Amino acid sequence: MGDVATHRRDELLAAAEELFARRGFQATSVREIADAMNIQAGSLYAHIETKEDLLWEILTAAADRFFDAINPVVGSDLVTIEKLRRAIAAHVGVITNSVKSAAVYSTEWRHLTEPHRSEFAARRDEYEKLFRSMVREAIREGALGDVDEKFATLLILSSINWIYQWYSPEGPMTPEDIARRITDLLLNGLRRAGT
Amino acid sequence: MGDVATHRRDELLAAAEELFARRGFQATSVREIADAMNIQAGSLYAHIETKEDLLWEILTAAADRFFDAINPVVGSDLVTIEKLRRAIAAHVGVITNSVKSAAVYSTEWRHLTEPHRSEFAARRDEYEKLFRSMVREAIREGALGDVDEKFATLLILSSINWIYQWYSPEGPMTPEDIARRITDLLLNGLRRAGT
DNA sequence: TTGCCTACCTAGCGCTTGTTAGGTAAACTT
DNA sequence: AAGTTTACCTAACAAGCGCTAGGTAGGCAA
Repeated sequence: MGDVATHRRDELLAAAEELFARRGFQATSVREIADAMNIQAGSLYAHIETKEDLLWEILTAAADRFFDAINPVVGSDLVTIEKLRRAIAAHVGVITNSVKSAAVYSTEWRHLTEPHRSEFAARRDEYEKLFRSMVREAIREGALGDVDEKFATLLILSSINWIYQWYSPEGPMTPEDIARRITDLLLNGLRRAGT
Repeated sequence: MGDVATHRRDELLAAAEELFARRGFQATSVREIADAMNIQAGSLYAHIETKEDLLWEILTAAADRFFDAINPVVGSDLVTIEKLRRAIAAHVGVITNSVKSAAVYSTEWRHLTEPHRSEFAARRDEYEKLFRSMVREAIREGALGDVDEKFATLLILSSINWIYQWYSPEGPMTPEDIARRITDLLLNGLRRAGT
């Protein structure tokens, strides 16, 4: 498979991703994906085996980016609270770098069938565990309050995951702004200090 | 339409809601909904005009419950920060009272077609505005810090909306527990006080 | 020049979809 | 008893779905 083929396949994945993010996997037909490529539906099968291949590749590529971003943070020697800050920033960076990818990652995985679905669930759990470990450690060190570690982890992840619903590169905030603000709000709270 | 018909229609909406929450609107066929009712697909049309009717009714019923819960809080004479606390608790109460309904409310609205889709978007915006007003007021009164009101509002709503993804009536936390914890975390932050 | 490969084409195929239309048993009303 | 209504039945219908198979133009290699 040469560069042209790889390029076309990337184009195909990008078209599929955009449509899956906007309409949902099930509501998107292979004919619509082919239309976006200016080819016929039958032609897609020169690049893929099944429609689900597209979803699987989009989801595993997104998962790879999340892990690639967070692993250096987890493996660093930073104090735990700073690790947590950096991990949030890394996650936000991945989301803002590809909002559509993040949207598909959050919402379309349930359309996977076995064995892909279990594999994806295992990866997502693994990723969540990385955050949960940092939270547990930060609680143990006294950097975080006496909060339920699972609850706190879910709060953090759900707060940063909704960013794909509103972030726009054209918006006023940079990804760094967003990461800093959301980390401050999560760690320090919305309340005015001293009240 | 008598009690029996109303009962059957409620049963139909409940079956549809359960399947839409678990599989998604598009991935759920009217045959599957009919199967859940022990009737044939064609029989559904004695109760509904179209498949979308089901989604529309589920979503508008959910929106009604959110507004019914929050309007008394908004119209009360409480200080704003206490209003916000109560509004969050009211929202959490609606979610925990019907997790499936909340799931459909959060994820399936995009399968609505016009004019339902615009109507739904308008209602959701109206609801968000109620929260945003309280946040703006709390910032103005100094109860909340110098945070972006839109950002803070989105943080609050997204944090409480993910509850449908993990809450179970069989779980260890009551809805009141959850509401208190999440409000504390959002207002006071995850960080240990004094650090 | 010939043969091979690739990325597309067309033309389906078998299946599923949402929905409709005519029918009917049972319950209810007159 | 007769007529009406309701909630279901069956049997489609038309459209769209994911995918396959045979074909081909163009590019490339021998």
